[in-house]
Amino acid sequence: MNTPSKTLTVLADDALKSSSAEQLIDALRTKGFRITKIRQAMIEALVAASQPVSAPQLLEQVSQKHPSVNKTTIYRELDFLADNKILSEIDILDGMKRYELLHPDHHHHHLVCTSCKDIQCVEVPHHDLHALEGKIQQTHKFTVQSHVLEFFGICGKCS
Amino acid sequence: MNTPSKTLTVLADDALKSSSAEQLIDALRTKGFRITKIRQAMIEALVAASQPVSAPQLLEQVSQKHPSVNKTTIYRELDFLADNKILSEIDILDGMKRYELLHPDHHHHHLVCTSCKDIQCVEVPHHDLHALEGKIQQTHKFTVQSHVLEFFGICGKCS
DNA sequence: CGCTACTTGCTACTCATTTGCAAAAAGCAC
DNA sequence: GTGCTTTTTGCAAATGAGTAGCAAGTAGCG
Repeated sequence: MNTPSKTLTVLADDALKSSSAEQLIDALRTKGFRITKIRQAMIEALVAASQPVSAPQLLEQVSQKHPSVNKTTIYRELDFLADNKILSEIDILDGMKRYELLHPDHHHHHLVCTSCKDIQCVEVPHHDLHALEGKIQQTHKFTVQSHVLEFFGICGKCS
Repeated sequence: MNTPSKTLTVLADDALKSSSAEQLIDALRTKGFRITKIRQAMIEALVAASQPVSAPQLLEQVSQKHPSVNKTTIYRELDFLADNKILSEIDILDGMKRYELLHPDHHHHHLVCTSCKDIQCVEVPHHDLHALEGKIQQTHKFTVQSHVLEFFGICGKCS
């Protein structure tokens, strides 16, 4: 049995992460996609990541287990995973995209430390932004599809 | 006389723009910086721009009057103008930065049309975001210095 | 095992942005 | 104007993220 409901709160982090990788892989298999070593390694790396990661970072990560991976593969796989709603792209204005697992039920934003480049997640009350988007829709004849909201500053460790 | 107060509301846009370029240049001169042809042309191009512009766009613009400008100069000058709080960078997620004049008294955000790439400005009530940043400051031990908020969607012309 | 379609590696390329250095020119003093 | 000093500029070459085309590899199916 893979869902020990009694100990769920205790297992917390690790349990969520490891099962998450399996779940994601199963979901892809069900959709008819092949589960290759690299696809698996990438999903595991993303699940294990404590922060959004860039393509070069992922390349290095995956290279440790699969020394022959090519960067092209990494980029293609990132596109593939984004297409399949497994991850989302974020931009912290340093010249390259980062990727993190997409939690379908929970849209969040980030606190980017401009000193150490550490990225924390932060939840912003939905209704605030929704109300704003509604206003914009009316005032500007513009249909909002998505938004980017990131905060930059100094984290606790650096201050 | 350059400030015909009686007709100000009529002259509106153009008057504001042309005087703005002179003001910016004077400010730089006062600070002891040299006013070169290219610096001047870049400021004029930025003042004339109706939307945030990219470095390659500016290069083309400035090239029309100064065919020998080098892209390196454009980038260096953009850095210089940003350092001197004359312009700000924005990011519309298409792989390169854009620049627009910084209005010190008026912080705004953008509506980016994902279809035609047109960029509109939009003012977001300050207090909403300020309140949010205050909360974040307390909850996350994080000192917010700036934020990025951009909306993506479909503009009136494209819908 | 063998087939086929999906994946991967490789090489070469695009393109924004940066670096180092030598030549040009703004602004100041005379 | 003539020099002089320092800031700017041009040039050539490099960096680094991301992409394209094509041939070789392999997961998953029967």
